[in-house]
Amino acid sequence: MKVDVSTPKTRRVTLADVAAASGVSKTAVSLILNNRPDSRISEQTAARVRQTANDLGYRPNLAAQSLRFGKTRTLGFISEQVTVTRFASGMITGILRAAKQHDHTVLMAETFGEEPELRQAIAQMSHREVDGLILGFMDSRLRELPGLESEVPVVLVNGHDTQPRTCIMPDEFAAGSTVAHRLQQAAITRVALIGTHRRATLHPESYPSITRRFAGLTQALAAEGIGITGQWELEDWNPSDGFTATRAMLAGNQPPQALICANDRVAMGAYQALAEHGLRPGIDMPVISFDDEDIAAYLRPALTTVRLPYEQMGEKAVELLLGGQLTADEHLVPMPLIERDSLPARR
Amino acid sequence: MKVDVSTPKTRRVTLADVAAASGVSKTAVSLILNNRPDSRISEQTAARVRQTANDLGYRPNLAAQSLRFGKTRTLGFISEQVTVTRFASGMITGILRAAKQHDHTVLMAETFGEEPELRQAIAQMSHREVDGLILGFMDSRLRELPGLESEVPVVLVNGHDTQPRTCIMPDEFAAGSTVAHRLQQAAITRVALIGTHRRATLHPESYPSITRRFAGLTQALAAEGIGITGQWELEDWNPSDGFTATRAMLAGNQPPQALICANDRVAMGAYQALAEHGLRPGIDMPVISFDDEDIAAYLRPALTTVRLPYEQMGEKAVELLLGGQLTADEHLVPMPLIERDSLPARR
DNA sequence: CTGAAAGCGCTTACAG
DNA sequence: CTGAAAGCGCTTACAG
Repeated sequence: MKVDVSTPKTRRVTLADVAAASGVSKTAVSLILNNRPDSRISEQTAARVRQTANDLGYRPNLAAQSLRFGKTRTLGFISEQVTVTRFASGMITGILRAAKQHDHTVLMAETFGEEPELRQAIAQMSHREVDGLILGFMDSRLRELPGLESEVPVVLVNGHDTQPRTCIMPDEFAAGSTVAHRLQQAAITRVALIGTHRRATLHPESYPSITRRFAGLTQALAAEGIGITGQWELEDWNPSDGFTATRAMLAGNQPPQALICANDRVAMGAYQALAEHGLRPGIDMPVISFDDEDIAAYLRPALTTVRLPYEQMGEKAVELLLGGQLTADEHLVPMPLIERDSLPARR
Repeated sequence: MKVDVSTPKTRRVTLADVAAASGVSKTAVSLILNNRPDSRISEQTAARVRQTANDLGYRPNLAAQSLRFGKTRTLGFISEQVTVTRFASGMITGILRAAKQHDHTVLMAETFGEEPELRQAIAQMSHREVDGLILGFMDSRLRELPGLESEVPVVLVNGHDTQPRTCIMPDEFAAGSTVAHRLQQAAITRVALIGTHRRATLHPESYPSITRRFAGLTQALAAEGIGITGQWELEDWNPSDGFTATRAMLAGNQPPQALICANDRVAMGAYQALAEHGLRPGIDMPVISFDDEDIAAYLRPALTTVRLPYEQMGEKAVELLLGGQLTADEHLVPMPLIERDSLPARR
């Protein structure tokens, strides 16, 4: 079916058209449509002009407005990779929602963690004169950000620059107490930690999120009087790592009453190791975790976990960018507990 | 730390600045920088102008160019929901990559499947005069698309309109032969189908992808001489559905040699049911599936599956949009077999 | 071969 | 109270 569906551009209705159609000047139309209070045009004319504008389907040309104002009502979002986990997609959702509320649109770019790509994306967005730039990172490693000398306001999400910047982070430290408290409510007194993170342990300042997650956890567990039977260091946080570590833990002679997993993928591996060992996850061995990725809901029993609040972080970024004065503060966003079925009820 | 990091806008370098700095007219600078061949300016002057432009860090103002040309070098991508599965995020990656290659940027909006949101997003993007619009859908249900009377070229990804449109679909029918052929290579002669889709069975024309997936499958299985021991109809395609169906299948008396699962989530549920039944997925019971979501790689053994080529579909959309004449054709993108560990080797 | 001028669609300071 | 004019930064048809 060779139907040509590329429609030829029909000329758009302009301010001049509205002016002509309603028999007043462009100035008047502009004043009326923008509700300028200073110059009082008769309400009758105003109503008539508004009506014609509406009838004609007039929409101001944004390119013209941008040229006039030097503002584009556009925000840029640059992320490392959108396909991996909920990380970027969650931020996108939050950013889009908040941007829409403020009548802004958002431009996207992906860097795959490569510095030249980042630099190029920043240049491109500055070039398009976005009103603000949001940089999203998958892990919160401290890094030196290139190409940020431009004059556009910047907010970092889930990351830090070596320069002072506005940034938004999940409140990992508080998440630790959330978990410890929930465990206490289930009357659990001995837990195993599957696992810590090798590189983060070696360079804590480079991995603020991971470091805070475990600092919060150990401090809160102690405060709740919950003992740690052991903690397994992992190279990475994939199911296979969780599987191996949990297997090693089960081979030991210090059985815990529950497992705290570093993240949901680790928990998935832990489930597999428990099953292999004849232990029903969540029943014979309660499990709690961090992140709330998609798989958390798919697991059987569904996994109770503390959510990384990507959407809220994205929203917050927009609010800060559009809300006026930007200061080089770190903003913490709370991590909610997502209660599912892998933990005994509170008592 | 209250450092103000909102930098005041320093005036951008304009064409006029370059002209003044190099002692020629704006016309000349424009001609030179755009490599207009017609008017031959001395190569010496040209070089000097290019040099000053570079030194000054001149970048043409896009708003001005847009105003002049009525083109924005911007594409719009509207999707239902970006947080769910790889669906939208994969398309985004493909779209961004292709757009970058053509020196375009992309604007995003999310509709959550709501018609008013869709209508609004389309209006907003037309208003911003995107050069093309990509509409991405999560399931390929036939639907009536509102607000598309605008003059902007449109491509549908993973969906159809009641109007003739350019659209891009995965080649589900061919995927059926891919699966059947792979099974034949593993010397499998009897399979169970977990499961079909109730609504798709009732309204095949509304669910082209699902319908094609199973049509391709049954036809190819027959061609390869592989028998179907049974097929289980599912209300939905989540792990719990796969679990229930597989359990029912296992209770029957027609044991298959392999399972074909409707998608990876169904396969995840099948794994759980198999394990419960003391059967090792992939070893005692080979499994093959469709989609290649994240979980496919996490499962143990990792799942062999036929990938939904979202990235390629996104790329293709951009190519079509920017490649000139748009015709109301359906473009089929091949679905590659992702070989992992849930199927015996080929013989 | 090169420059002055007009115009894309808007807004606003300035006259009338 | 209302309109003509200038200008945002670019490109191109038109004179010189």
